[in-house]
Amino acid sequence: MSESSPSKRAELPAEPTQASRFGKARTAQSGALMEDYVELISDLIGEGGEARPTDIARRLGVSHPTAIKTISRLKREGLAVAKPYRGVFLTEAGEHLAERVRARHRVVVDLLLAVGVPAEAAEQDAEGIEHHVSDTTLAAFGRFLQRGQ
Amino acid sequence: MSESSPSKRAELPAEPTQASRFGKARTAQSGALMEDYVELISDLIGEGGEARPTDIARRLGVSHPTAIKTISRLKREGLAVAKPYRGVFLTEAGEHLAERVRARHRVVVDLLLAVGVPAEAAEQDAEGIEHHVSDTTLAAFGRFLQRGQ
DNA sequence: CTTGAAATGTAGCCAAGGCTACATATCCTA
DNA sequence: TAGGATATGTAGCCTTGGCTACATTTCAAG
Repeated sequence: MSESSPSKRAELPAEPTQASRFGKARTAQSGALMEDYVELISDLIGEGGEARPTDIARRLGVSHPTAIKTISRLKREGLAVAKPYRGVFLTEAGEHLAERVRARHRVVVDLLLAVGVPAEAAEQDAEGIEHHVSDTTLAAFGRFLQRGQ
Repeated sequence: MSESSPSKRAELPAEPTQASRFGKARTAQSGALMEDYVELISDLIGEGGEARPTDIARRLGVSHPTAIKTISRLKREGLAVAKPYRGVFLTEAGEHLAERVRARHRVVVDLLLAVGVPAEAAEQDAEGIEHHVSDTTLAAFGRFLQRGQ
């Protein structure tokens, strides 16, 4: 990467800032799925006492093998436990993650509503947006909501 | 899916709404990369007259083979054209997409700033958030910003 | 207590998006 | 104009997240 050889081509200073910005957004994307699963499992247990792969699959709109495969990953990463044919449960870590995700989701939806996004769109978009909201931004959202009302 | 056989297990009404919400968020995710590339290529051409794979890779924080592979996909989908060793250019469709993406990006960043998100976080998070902002939400953001100032 | 429907699990496929290692082309510079 | 540095391209591998097809287990009815 010779900075010392000016070529005829356009000079494009590395700009690591932008690279890391994109990289961040991309990496944050990984884990979004895990967050959805953990939140849903927590919800299902809260609603009906248990979380079954079939229900998870249906609620997420995927096939059941897909759900099962992802649940394995959840187990592998220490977020969930499950014995064959016995439903899925969250570990401590999983519960904590679920709580954080749920809280963030609420704030994001509330903020969208607060700036005038129709309820349905707010719910729908929040699902995708929330995974890209940093702590800094989340905090700012919180302050804005407080101020607002 | 027998609605008529109440079991001992928790009754979880299909709730297709939620499934499609998640599905939407997930699908929207596909294409996010394409949008980033198209926007960046447009920027690079604007800045320096050309978009080279190496610069694209560096700005996106990926290896150059990754960039090249994605550029092929761009070509395959009719968003870009490129002849070997000759740089990448956008088609009509690509330019239009770039313009829409750029506009949306601006609105998202402005909204984040407007609700009090620090500039750096706003830029960073917008990169991920923008791909999940529906037209409805984008319009709401626009109205909010107008109102605001 | 059998049995069949529904749930669960397994195997194997695919595309996307990422990487490293290697091969080839371009083009500045000496 | 020859060579070497840099850019570009190719091959092959990996993981994630999705699917279908098939096998197995549960469990509620009969």
